[in-house]
Amino acid sequence: MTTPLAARVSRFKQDHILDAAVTVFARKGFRAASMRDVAAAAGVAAGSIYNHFDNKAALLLAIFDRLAERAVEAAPPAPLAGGRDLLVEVIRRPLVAMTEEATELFRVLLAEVLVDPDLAEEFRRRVLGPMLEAGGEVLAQRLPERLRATGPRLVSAIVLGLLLQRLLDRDAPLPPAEELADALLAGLQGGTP
Amino acid sequence: MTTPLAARVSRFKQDHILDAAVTVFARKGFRAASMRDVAAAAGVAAGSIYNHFDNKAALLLAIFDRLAERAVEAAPPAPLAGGRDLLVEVIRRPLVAMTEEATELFRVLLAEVLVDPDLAEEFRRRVLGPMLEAGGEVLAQRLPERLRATGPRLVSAIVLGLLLQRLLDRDAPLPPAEELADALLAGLQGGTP
Amino acid sequence: MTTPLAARVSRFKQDHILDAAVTVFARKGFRAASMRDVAAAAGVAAGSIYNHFDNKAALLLAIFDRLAERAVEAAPPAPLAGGRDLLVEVIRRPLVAMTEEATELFRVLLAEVLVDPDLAEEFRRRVLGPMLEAGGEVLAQRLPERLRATGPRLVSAIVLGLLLQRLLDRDAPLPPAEELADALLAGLQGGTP
Amino acid sequence: MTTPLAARVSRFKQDHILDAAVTVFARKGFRAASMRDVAAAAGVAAGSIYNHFDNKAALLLAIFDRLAERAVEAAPPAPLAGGRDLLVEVIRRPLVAMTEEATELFRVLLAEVLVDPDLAEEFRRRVLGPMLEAGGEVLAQRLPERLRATGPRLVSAIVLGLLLQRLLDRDAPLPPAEELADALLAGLQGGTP
DNA sequence: TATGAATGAGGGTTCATTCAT
DNA sequence: GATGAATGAACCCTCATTCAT
Repeated sequence: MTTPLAARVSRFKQDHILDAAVTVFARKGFRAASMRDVAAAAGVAAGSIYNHFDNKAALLLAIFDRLAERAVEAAPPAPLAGGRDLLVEVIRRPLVAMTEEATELFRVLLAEVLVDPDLAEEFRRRVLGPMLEAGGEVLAQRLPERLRATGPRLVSAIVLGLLLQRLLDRDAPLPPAEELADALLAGLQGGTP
Repeated sequence: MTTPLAARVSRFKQDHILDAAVTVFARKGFRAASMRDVAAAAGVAAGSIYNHFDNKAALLLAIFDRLAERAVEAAPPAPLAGGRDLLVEVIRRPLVAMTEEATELFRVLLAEVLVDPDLAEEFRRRVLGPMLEAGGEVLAQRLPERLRATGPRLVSAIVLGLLLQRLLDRDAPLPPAEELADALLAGLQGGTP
Repeated sequence: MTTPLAARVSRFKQDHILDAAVTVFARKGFRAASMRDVAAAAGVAAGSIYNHFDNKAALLLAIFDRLAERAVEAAPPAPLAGGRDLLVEVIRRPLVAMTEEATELFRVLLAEVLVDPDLAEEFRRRVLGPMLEAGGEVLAQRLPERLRATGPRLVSAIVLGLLLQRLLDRDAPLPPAEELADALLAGLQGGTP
Repeated sequence: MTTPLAARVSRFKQDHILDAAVTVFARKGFRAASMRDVAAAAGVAAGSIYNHFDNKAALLLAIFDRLAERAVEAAPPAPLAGGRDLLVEVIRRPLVAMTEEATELFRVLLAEVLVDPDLAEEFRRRVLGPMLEAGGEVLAQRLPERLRATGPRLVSAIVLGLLLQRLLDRDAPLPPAEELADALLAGLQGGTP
């Protein structure tokens, strides 16, 4: 079932524009970037974008979709080791998946999403969910029934928090996941009466 | 020659405008809200804001300070118990300090800060620092030398992450801090080989 | 891919807007005239001007160029006669080149230029130079070595002064250049002991 | 006939504000300077200026008056020498009377006056007339009947032109008046067939 | 489908002037 | 008289979007 040529070309151009949008948004932020900026980066005329996307917001939604796609593609093989290694992996994986540009993109999407509830819903469903839940589920299975609902939230909180720290202070590199896991284990166990 | 009375009145009006700014920014976001919006909400002419604040960004900075102030005010007396109770408290405190309004404010500031590196620096220094560091220090002291630097970052990551979760899903209330602490302890201890 | 036709149309519209700017600036002055005024005079939306000119100052610079162009175009063939006729011609030429509109334009540019040093530099280079220097050079060649540097400045001072007189008193027409030349010759020669 | 004290104080403050206005206008230009700037320079509140002057334009008119006053005060003893010395003096006097600040003030007034015909009338009558006409009259008397009307205009044109040159190029110092006079005499006489 | 000029509402900010204190 | 906050119109400019070519 071959797509007609025209349709394929169109899809290709869409992707090209979206690439440009990602780059531009990551660099300047969504609000601050103008459609002209995007058009320039894509090497097309300003008006041409509207042949492929309804409006500026549609670019954002399309980026969500792409991100979701990529997240699924990049889904790493489930690590099933237990104990410390599991923890290390659950923390490390979402973080290393974030390339430089992906991080900047994440920053920008997050900034936009915080301020637009409808967008936030999409974001949780399409981007955050796939990115975080896997690790949480794994951890949850080790918890007693009563705490099983809390586990995923806890893990995603840790990962989200680490991401956010990096976003707020570009220069402060993440501590290695091993150290984090060790601190978690040591600190908390030691804390038990 | 400003009389003390006039000074107090002026301070009062500044606060009034800042209240309006908080409301408007929380509702529409910083970028999307116009100075005219703020003026209208304050019941004041557009130009009048500039009698009290240098520019739009100055409103944001003033809000930083107010948030930091409130956070300190609302900070409950430091609990010095050990073990699980300490963990519970370290997690809970920054979260309960966030009233409904403070949360909305935090959302908006965060959105703006993510996208403006200079602002981010101020934000870390004035708001995040006071809000998070205390808990981290307490925890850090329980860790072995090697991990002491990592402790504060870990705790602030957890708290930040929980906050962010709430910001991204207004309706999903936080799990009680006890449950989080228990999950942490149980999950992680259980995870140890 | 701009077609030659489109380019010509664009150039035409630019000229049209510049015409409007000249009219409006000449009537109200540069500072006092708003971009909206110019747009209205051009029969164009306010924002459209920015499709052709970077900003308000760019309008001014474009007017400089146009004035310089016109001055050169209007420059009559260089007269090489000596004595009184030379003097008459050196004085008369820059003045007759100033049409009614050019004069009003000159007034406005001068007013702006007086107050903006950077603009003044451009003005000297692009407008004043071409307009005045020719005459000065011719005169200078007749002077003894020692005074040769002073000649051009003197001639341009006379012409500038006459222009300024006209600008300050729209109704007082210039005395004919012949009379001026005669007064110069007679008055000064007669003055020699 | 002693002026009541209150009136003298008021006059004094007016003068003080006017001093400030002169300084500020000379430095920033009339349009660019705000009433606040003037108030600040005078060390009074913005509103206070309106107790002494109707509006911003009134400051300008008051400066005209002051300038006229000073011009009369500074009126140098009439030089009655003939020939070259007369010419030198006629050119030199108005120029040396221009101090640094007076020059900047002149620049600003001129810029404003060029663009406002009513102001121009005042300017000619009150400032330019007293400043220039004296020299012109002296020269005119040496001319034959037919050219007597042209003489004053010619002299004032030369002086105005020299002033304008200086205004347009702050760095280019005036050639000495002697050189100018010599160039005039030599160049023109030499030019006669 | 691609173009890019045209649109016009809306942005932040300034400022001469007023007026209650 | 002196003050300085309040006013609100006006400023220059940006930008998402439209549409004739």
